[in-house]
Amino acid sequence: MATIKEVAKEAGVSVATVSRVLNKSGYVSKESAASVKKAIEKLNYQPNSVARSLYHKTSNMIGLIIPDITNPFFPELARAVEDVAMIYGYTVVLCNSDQDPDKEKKYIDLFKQKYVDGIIITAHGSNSELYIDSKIPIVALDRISDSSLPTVVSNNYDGARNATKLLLQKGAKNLAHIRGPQGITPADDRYQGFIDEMKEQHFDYIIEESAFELKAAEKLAENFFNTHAQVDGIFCSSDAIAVGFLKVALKRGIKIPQDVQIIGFDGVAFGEMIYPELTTVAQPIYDMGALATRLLIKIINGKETEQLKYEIPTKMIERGTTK
Amino acid sequence: MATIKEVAKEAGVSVATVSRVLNKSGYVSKESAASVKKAIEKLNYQPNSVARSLYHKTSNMIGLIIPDITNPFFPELARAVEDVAMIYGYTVVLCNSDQDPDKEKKYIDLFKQKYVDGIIITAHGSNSELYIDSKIPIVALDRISDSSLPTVVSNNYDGARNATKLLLQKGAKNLAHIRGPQGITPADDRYQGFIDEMKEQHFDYIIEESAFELKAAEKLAENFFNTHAQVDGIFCSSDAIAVGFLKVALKRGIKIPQDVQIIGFDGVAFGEMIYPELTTVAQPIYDMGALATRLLIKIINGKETEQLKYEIPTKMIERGTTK
DNA sequence: ATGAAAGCGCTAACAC
DNA sequence: GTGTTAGCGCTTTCAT
Repeated sequence: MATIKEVAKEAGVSVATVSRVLNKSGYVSKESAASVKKAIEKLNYQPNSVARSLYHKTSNMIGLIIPDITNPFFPELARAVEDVAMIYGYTVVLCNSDQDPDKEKKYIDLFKQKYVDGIIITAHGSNSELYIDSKIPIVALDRISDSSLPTVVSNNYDGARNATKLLLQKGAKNLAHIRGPQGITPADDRYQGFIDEMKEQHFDYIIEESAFELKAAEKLAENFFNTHAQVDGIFCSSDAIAVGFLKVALKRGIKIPQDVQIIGFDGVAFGEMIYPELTTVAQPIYDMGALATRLLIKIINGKETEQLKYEIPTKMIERGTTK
Repeated sequence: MATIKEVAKEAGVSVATVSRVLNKSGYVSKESAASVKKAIEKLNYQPNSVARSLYHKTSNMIGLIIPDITNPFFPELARAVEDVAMIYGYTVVLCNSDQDPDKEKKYIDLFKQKYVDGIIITAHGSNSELYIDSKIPIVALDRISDSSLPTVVSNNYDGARNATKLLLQKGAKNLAHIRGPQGITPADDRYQGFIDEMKEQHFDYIIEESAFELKAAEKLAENFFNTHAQVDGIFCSSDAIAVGFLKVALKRGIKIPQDVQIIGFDGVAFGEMIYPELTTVAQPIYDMGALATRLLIKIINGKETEQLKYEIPTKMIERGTTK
């Protein structure tokens, strides 16, 4: 890798001049510019971005902290972040936190040491002070909502009401909601949407709770179908849970959607890979990631965001698990 | 962020001494060490890794180039890379190449500018000179095999033979292989494994070709089942393809595995999310990622790897799509 | 219009 | 043992 010095020598000018043509700043004569360009070409010179970082205290990197890339919700998110980061000349550092506050803290320290320009984080907000104190631009995604950080979330409450409505409208009479873990904001909001809709329509309902995870859901489903034979409509708080219930139902010969209708939440890719395909309340995952990234870059550039909380509408996707 | 200078002043010593205690290099008296540590504590000092990078020409970052994190094969891989990178104090930069050589080149240039210490890449090897020339340590994963780069692959050929054997052994008489795109090494190897096994056993067979992608496979499957009613065993070159065929079969009321048995390849997570669960030739994805990362770090540290090509055995996982 | 030089934060000779 | 200083590659005043 050639350095700016070598380019300067090759071009017969000073490093300052080279720097000027590199950054299109200040005055530089046509002749100098030309010879510098030729030298750059000849030496195949590429500016060293570490040196730039040191001077500017920025790195053109953004840190992405997610619980686990292996969770089907996050690859699409990560892709969106990377795509728009790339467009604006940023590069993304991927971190799996496993929701572990220690890991999160460690990563944030790391980011500071590397002059990372900004952070996108998906985590529950228990320790949000950590992020706020850290001075570095941050936008939160999906799970944090109770803080003063700019946040992108989908409208979980409305999505849940819509799903509930759809189930009712499709003729289900005995509904159950399999909610996600208490204390996780999206799970709570979806739960609230479900019961508000049910109460408004004066229906009874069953509530069960499951982790956002296939195996747990399957286990729960085994019991569930034993004890709740009358249920004919299930609104699940995530696609993973829905797929768990669907699997168990299929295994038992329960006809989907004839006997039981199922709706998931998230709009994750594997909803289309199964048969019957999963009806779901889709979050615009890619769009959320892209928006979060654009917001972050805006903040990095010193601009204010118009809102603190961006709530994106969900979209009902009717597929094969509803009539 | 405090600097080493401030720490030095606070501790009443020179920056050199601070640097010495930071790096545990050279002599430093107990007293100095103590006061430096106190100062570090007090100022909450963390060394600036950009400055370190500039001096050392290393960054403790490794670049991970994959086609698309959204492809279910890669999240687990990325997770493995991140996990072991983390253990060794490295941080990972994620890049989606979409198999586009221009993007790959762009990323590699970026990496050089950032003093990225090494690269793990999954891509077809058409332009491997690019990487080899680049001087920076690289390990290739999965798809490249015809180059002089250290490479981690699974034993696609044997895996394919085993799958074929299993199908035959389970009583399938009319086999088809849905191969992946020609020219992609793993697809070619699996294809070869299939036909070698079939020829050895003197059976006829059908070959079709599909992209490694659900939609394409579904489309192909629609036709396939129209024209090949007699087929009772299908070995697919990837899980995505297998799932496509499974979906279409189920939709048509074909009984799986009674009428048709299906085996996929990859061992991707969603194989367990569907019903019936997919029988597949599993690649140890996580292990491959972890091994590649360890290898890379070894090379970064100037050691030689024992082999150039690490071929990891696959594992037959019998689930619900075979008898 | 251009060059000299200081400085970003750190490390490693080298001198004492 | 410890401090001084040059230098990693770049940007940007400040002279000229």
